[in-house]
Amino acid sequence: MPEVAASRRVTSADIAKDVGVSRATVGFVLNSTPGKKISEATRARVLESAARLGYQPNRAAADLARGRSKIILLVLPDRLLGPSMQASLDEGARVLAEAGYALVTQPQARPLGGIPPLWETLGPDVVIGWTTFTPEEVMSMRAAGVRRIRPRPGESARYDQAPGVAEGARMQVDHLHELGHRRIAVAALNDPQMIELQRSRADAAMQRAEELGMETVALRSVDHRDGSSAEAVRIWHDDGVTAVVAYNDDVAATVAGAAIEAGLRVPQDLAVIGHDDSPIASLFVPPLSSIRMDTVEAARYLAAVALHEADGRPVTSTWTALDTRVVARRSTLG
Amino acid sequence: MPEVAASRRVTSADIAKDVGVSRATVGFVLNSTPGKKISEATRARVLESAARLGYQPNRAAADLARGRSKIILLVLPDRLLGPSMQASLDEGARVLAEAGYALVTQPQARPLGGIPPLWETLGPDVVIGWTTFTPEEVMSMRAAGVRRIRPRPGESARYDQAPGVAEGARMQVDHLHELGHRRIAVAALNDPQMIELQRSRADAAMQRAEELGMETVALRSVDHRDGSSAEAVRIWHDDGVTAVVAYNDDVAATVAGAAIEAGLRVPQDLAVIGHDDSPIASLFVPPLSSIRMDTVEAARYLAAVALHEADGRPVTSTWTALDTRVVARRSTLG
DNA sequence: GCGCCCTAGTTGCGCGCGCTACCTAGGGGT
DNA sequence: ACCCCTAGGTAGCGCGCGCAACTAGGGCGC
Repeated sequence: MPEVAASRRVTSADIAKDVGVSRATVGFVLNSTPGKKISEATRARVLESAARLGYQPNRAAADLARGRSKIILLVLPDRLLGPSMQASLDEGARVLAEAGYALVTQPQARPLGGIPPLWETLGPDVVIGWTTFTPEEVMSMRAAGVRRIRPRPGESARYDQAPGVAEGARMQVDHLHELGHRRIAVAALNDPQMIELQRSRADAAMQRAEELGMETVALRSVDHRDGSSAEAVRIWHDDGVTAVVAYNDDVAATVAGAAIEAGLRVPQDLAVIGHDDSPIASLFVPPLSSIRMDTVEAARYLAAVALHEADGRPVTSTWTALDTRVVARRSTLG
Repeated sequence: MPEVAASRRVTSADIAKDVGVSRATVGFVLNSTPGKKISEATRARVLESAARLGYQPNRAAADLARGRSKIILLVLPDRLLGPSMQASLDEGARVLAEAGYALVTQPQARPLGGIPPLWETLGPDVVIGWTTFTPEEVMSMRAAGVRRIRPRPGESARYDQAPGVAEGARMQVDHLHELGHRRIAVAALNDPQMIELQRSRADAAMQRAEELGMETVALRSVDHRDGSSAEAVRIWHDDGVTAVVAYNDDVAATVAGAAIEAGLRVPQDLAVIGHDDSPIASLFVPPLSSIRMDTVEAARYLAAVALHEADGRPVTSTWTALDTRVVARRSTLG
């Protein structure tokens, strides 16, 4: 049974005293230090004592002595892939926790309003990003003592190369093309926080449309709170647009909603496809076609990269193998 | 201009050497230690040197010496209040960052699948919860060296007392009662991760209905992926239920969607009210009535509590003053 | 008996910072 | 001349742990 927690925390010295060995021996046992032989008998006594006394190593002291912390910071752009990604990350967090690492996720890539990035205040040992960081961000991390950064600075230059950005946008367009649409619009969101990501997705979509010989109309931002979505739908419809590529499922819902309110039929008068396959896509009436990425695999990959940086373990899967595909629903199929 | 970062990090000893004073003096200046007078001239030289050399204090060392970390962990139940809460917390994070604290939020209260709670691996100085923690959780925190826990163990016993739990559920029922509904159903979600919270909200709703002399039917869990929502809607409608209180907006959308697909009119044949006023509530067609809490004020309060625990600053606002109200939309108003 | 190696440990330093206790020069009151 | 006070510092310990360098105590070949 664990003893009543005294005012002072249990340190490794307490265990040493309790067992009757030196503090170093305790450390060797608890850390299973390679290259150190400790007899099975002693090892057992140390472990028993640690459990009985309720020993928890002092993070600050361990970090200081080791010269690095055990925090891994994961930076996701926007709320890319949203709730499903979060859930999938649990598995990665579990694996990392087993190795003694804490996984902290920062949902938005670029916090606004003068909030210092988490890596400055947390002191993570590793920062993993979905996309590449800007040179300023890298400098800030380095100054804050972050030793390992992934993707490596300059490894993959921009959002365009990150999985699920250009890929998903192209698939949206391909899907509409296959269904016979020849004149499409791209809908974005009025959010300064993710201009970059939106821009990249929109560019990829436009480019793909051009490759396929489709016509596109100018990018428009919609917001369900003002009249912009209703206006956009009216303009598009008058302009002969038959389908809309939306930045994400919220935008798709906004557009589809505005179309329905305007008396148009979705998808007969205006088809809509979203991105990320978030809950709203399947809950909306009609259900929204969307792009789904294999978040489980993505999370597994990110965890593997993190463990590689932290522990030196080999990375098994690869980024580019990520499965991305269209989830066709009634908002395009009718 | 900041110098090129050498291999070794800049320590306060480097500054001391650079300025020509002792390390203690550097510490006094950088921490503005109360009760220590340092001449303005020396202070300026230290600060200049720190900036020039790009000094960043070593968190681990500071934490060790201080005996406490500068991490504040915020535990939110479920994804209560979802994205809006997250956004509102930014302000709190900024204030805390100014005081040198890192705010880490853990979205779900009780992680599943053997993931150790973040407080074990992160070593936060303060843990703030939206609701009270279980005795086991408190013990686990204590063992992990967490010194300050809010709400204080035993301060407010259960979910029922947390703001936005019973309150919101009662308002949902009140709203339906005012609109003339007399026989209602309560819809939950099939998610083991938040049984407690759902149970509390459902209980509060049922109890309120009874107080108002309304009839209720048994609680049902719905899931849009199987046929359970369609079945629930059919049963409810056959049973004379005219309105549904949903655990959250996703559940409300599920129910409303199933009703529409079944050819019922929302709200004429079946009214639905959600909770949290998440994006889907306003994007759905018809837009869903919901419960909105003042997340800005909530976040401000949580930040104030955190700062109080960390810094000893007084707490100005109060928990109970939180503004919770119905956002009436077409899913109940018609 | 002697030198050698191997096992199972121990001693002790260093990590970088917070902070208490101490020191010193100069000034003013008596 | 003496003492005391204060501003403006300095010396150095302690935090708990990781780990390198060292060592006591055998077994073993020659």
